[in-house]
Amino acid sequence: MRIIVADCEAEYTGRLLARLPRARRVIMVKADESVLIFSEAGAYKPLNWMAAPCRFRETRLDDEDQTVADTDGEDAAAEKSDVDADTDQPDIDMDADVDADTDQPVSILQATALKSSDALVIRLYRVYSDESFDLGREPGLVKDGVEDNLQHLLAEQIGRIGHGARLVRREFPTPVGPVDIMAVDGQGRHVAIEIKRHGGVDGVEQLTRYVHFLNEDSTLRPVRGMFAAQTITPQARTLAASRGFECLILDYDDMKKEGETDLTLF
Amino acid sequence: MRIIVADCEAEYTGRLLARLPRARRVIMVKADESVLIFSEAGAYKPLNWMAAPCRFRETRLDDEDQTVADTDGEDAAAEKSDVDADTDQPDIDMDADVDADTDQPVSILQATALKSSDALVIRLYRVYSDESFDLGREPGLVKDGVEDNLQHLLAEQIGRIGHGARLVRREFPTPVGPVDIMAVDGQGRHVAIEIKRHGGVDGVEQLTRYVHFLNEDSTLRPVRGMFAAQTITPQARTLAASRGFECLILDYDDMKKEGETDLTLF
DNA sequence: GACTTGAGTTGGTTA
DNA sequence: TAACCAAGTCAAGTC
Repeated sequence: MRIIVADCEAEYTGRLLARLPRARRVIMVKADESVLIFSEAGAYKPLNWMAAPCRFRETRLDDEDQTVADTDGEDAAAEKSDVDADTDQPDIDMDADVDADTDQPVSILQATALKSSDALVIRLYRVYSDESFDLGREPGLVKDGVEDNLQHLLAEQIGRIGHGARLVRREFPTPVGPVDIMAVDGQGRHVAIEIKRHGGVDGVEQLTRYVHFLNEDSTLRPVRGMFAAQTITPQARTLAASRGFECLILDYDDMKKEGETDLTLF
Repeated sequence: MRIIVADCEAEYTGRLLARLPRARRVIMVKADESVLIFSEAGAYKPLNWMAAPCRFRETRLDDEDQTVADTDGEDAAAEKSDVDADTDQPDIDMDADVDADTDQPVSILQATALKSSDALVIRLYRVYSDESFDLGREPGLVKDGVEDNLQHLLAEQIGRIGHGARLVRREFPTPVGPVDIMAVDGQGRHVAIEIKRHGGVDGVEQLTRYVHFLNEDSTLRPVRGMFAAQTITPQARTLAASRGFECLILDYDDMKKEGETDLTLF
């Protein structure tokens, strides 16, 4: 991971053109040669970037002889220093009085996609910091509490949709994608359940497609639709009602607790 | 913008739990106190983060007296150095032989959301670099959008939907939003066209809503639906067929070429 | 400010 | 590998 702080311009050409006027920004070059450009503004999305797989190339213009540093794929890591910072740039007097609009870039970074003509060109005018670090392998993120969890929990606690209900299967296949949960209610009718964390109209649309197709299957007909979520927007509620679907609010903490209780029974 | 390179653990609690085991990573703290955690892996999305508005708090444990550095909102920028790097950490011998699993963190970073109970806690075990930079104002990204080009091009080359077709208008209004293109085919029937770069089932749903409303207008009825995209997924194809819509694959390069040729005629 | 829609989406799972 | 779907999506535009 190389981290550069510099005054720069950037231009991305690919599916669109995206230009960044000259300003001070942070540039990250990852081990796979992908490049991200950040500013203080915005959320986690960089202003501009080049996704891997790509080729990264640097052309330095501040030496008497132009030098080209070109890291090539697998050798890139080897060329980087280990943990200790490897500061390439000497101190630069950022207060020097230089015409910001007419001076020349000291370095040009180019990242070009391997499988398309996408290109990101960054012109560096002043480099305030340029350090490389070997971060090593990322052990990975462990997540808990996403829709998948809700699905598993409701499948285990299918009684929450009504007394006497039993699970048919999760991810019940249809021609337009799998229904989150298929169950049978106390009266023996099939129930197709669409689960969302936050239920909006699109989720109701999704459920509508599923129920439509399922009701064309004479072995399943009639199929009830149920929209289950931790929160459901008023619009989704209205739409669900107009389609004849029931709504079910899921209490995640409660379900989680019950899930843990179930486990302790064995 | 503060950039920290450190061995760290992190845990996000909020809409979900997301835990990062101890590893070397890059931590960015922006001027608005939002926090991003990166590794070499992945694309531009950080492994974990806290979005603004939030409060950032640091507790240092490596001094004899615990010191708490607490930057509070508007004063945050003032406490940060100007451009020159402000390295808080002395050199650390990263090769020192320390039991990685039992030693204590040297610092704890906490970012808590102001309008929810979301919290991101980062425990730093070794700090390899810790520098702050004032990036100043971001002038902003300039995008030369090229993507509704498909819409413009198909409007100009409306014959692609069938011989004798003519354009009624782009962005034809309906109560549920504008249809990308309204046209009339060789037999005088109206054709509502939904355009996507990559056609999925949601696009077909969109088209369904439009056609449903348009067919309630006796001056337009009957309205054909057409789903046009550079690529269309099999499920979208199935759904479109079941709704009686035609699919049209758009060859962007070909359309672009024809568009340029048209221009040279004048 | 809430909602809708698209994104150079990114990321994960399954057929 | 391709397709589909969810995301702590983000971001822009509209109502």
